[in-house]
Amino acid sequence: MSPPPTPATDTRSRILDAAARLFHEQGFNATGVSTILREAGVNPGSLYNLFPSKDALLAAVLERYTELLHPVVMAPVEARTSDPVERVFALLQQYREWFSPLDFRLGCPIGNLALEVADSHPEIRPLIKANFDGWIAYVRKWLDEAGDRLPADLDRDQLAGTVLTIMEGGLMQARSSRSAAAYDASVSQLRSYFDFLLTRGAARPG
Amino acid sequence: MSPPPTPATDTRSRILDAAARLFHEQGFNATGVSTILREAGVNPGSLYNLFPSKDALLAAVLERYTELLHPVVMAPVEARTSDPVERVFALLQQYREWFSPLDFRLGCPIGNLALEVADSHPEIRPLIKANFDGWIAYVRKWLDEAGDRLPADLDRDQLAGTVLTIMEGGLMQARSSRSAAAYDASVSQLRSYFDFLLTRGAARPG
Amino acid sequence: MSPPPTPATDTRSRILDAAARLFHEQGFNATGVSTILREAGVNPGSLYNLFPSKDALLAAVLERYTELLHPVVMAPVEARTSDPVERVFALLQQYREWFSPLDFRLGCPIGNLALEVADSHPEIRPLIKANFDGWIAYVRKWLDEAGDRLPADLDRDQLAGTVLTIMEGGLMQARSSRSAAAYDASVSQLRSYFDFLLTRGAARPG
Amino acid sequence: MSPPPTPATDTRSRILDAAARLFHEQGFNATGVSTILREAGVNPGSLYNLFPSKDALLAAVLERYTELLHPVVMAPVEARTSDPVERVFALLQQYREWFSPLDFRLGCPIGNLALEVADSHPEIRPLIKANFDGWIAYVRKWLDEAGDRLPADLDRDQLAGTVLTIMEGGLMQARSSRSAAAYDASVSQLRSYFDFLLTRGAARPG
DNA sequence: TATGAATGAGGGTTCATTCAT
DNA sequence: CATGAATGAACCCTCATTCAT
Repeated sequence: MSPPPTPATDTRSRILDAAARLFHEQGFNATGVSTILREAGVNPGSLYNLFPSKDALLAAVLERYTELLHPVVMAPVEARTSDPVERVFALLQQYREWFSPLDFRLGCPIGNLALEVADSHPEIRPLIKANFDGWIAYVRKWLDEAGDRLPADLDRDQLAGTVLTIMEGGLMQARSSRSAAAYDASVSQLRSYFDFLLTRGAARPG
Repeated sequence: MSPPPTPATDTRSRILDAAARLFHEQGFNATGVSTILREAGVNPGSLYNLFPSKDALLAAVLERYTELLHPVVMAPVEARTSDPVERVFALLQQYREWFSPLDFRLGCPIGNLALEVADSHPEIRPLIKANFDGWIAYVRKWLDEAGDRLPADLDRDQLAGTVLTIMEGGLMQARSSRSAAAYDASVSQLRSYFDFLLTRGAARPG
Repeated sequence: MSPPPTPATDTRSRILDAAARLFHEQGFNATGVSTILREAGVNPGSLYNLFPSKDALLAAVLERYTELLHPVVMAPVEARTSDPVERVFALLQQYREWFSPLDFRLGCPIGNLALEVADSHPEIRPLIKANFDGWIAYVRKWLDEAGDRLPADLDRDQLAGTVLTIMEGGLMQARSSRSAAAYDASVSQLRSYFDFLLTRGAARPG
Repeated sequence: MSPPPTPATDTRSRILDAAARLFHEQGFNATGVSTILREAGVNPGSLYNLFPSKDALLAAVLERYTELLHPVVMAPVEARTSDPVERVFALLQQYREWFSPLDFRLGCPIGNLALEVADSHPEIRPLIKANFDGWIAYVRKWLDEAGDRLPADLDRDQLAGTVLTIMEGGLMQARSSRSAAAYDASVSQLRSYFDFLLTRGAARPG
């Protein structure tokens, strides 16, 4: 199913790891190919054998993020929280735990790229959207699983998208202030909204 | 109060205008100083006479955004909408009207810079935060003006920050999908939350 | 005789002082006009009113060194040492005392310029030569004053030039090693040569 | 032992040759990297692939001078002169023959750099010192080979250093006057000193 | 396939100098 | 005479990428 772990595979992985890390830490434009080469311990020829361009490498990084969405982002949430509504907040809490030790540096790697390259790299934008769509789909699934605890007339797609909005918008502000407060504020208001929705869901006519 | 419109002032303005536009359109790192110079019709010595570095130019651009917050962003909203709660949504609607004709390209210039340079430019981060703080302060003022139409136990600072979160997070998704839907979704959920809050406010014990 | 101490004279002096110091500390090519302006607290227009170019400023600096040769370099030596032969070594000792506290940084300001600009600035070379000639003339005068203590067939011009050679060559090596040893070595050998010459002078036929 | 003459080696040599020549002709600061590139027929990326900076290129130039000290400077002297004392003056004569046709332009490439960059480039100074030390070591070796023709109590290290002092100081003056006279004067006085020393050596107690 | 030198356009910035006020 | 913005060539260096071995 997967290719054998040839040296080339190792090289490819090392490049992808280095590129993903550096794009996250420094941004796409601020990361030179030579830095990726150095950090991956690879020569330009090798990189350009495997990836036709820096843009193609970015595409591969985003594809990898798509693959990692479940094992890295969603599975841990589902493992430690079973209640579907609580999974929403466990997910938001997970980002807080990731970035709080860094004083909210770095931010969401997908969100960063969304704002940096969405306009300039038309071929990349769909890959960003795919990551967002996948993320939202998990939240949407949980909202579905909440069943009639949530109001029947609730637009669950909209709400799932709003959860991502809260995460990205909250993280942006936390990063700008180097403080959890802005993130926590938005999450707290979302919680308040969910409390209201759950009340309405519970109050449905029998 | 303001410096006289000497040639230098003109040059400074032309540089700031060009830089602000290009940073918005292409991002900070993707914008070369030479492009700014060409678009402003200025030569390098002039720019570096007025701004000690590209980073200092970025700082000046952000200070200008702070100055423009009221006349460009908030005053039009307050002019066309008098109800304080409706002003919140008029503000969000204004962004929609700005970016919808562009298929949600560009995005918020402050938000873009927040994700691109907050970590790499420590001296810039406070200027981004100042823009966010100023934006939030207007929303907070409107929430105050809503008085007891909103619940007494509502944390209005949190809610004001969440309005910015909705704008930034919604715009990010709209940009990634080139569609208003994601933005509208988050605004719509915020409206639903406000409806709930107004209901609770109205239901206060008399 | 001298112009009244107008502000312009002050400005001129401040510029010359700053330029002389910076050319000495950093060299001519490594010193930017803007640095001179900053250190002198002067605007470009002012400098270029008084000196038509950076090269002309260099010429003025060298003329000033010529003026300062007696009061700064030779007078102190003549004041503290009366024996003409000992004045030669007091002069060499004076350079040692100037540069030893600096670990032999900086070196001779004239010698530095001699090697840096003699070829590229034909109009400057004579000014350097004039400084060297003036310096040698003092030594030559002392050798004359030594009268028949030195051999009659000694070429005193040659010997005076050699004293400068010892100073410049010794300082160059001291600067390269950050140590007095190389300078002292050459001076010590010169002393040995003088001892021989004085012996021969004393042994002249009666 | 030496790397194969790959294209890279050729490029490296072309760059080093051009840089050494231009640094000698114009000085370090007055030589632009672009001039080196043009003269070497190389583009910037190539140079910076082989040398991390202009300063590193200067270091390599000085290392090359160290390598060339024997084949270019000392071997010819030893080839044409066998008497060790005469080798000292053959060496000084060789410099005269090199620079006399140029009217004593250019000067000693090491000496020039000593005065231009010793203070500003701490990593370069030891390389200059190494060149001087190597030069002096040859002279010192010849003085040793002169055995008891020279006085037993002579400090031969000091004298060897003084030979370099004479060369550098004499060349500096020759360059400033565009004339051999100043150089010849110092060499002549050194000859006179050597004559004295040889006399004293010969007069040792039997 | 791996290597690392070569490519050459472009990066941000400083240079000495001029000129309008 | 002072001011400081304007000039534009040149500064050193890095970029993403290609290519010969």
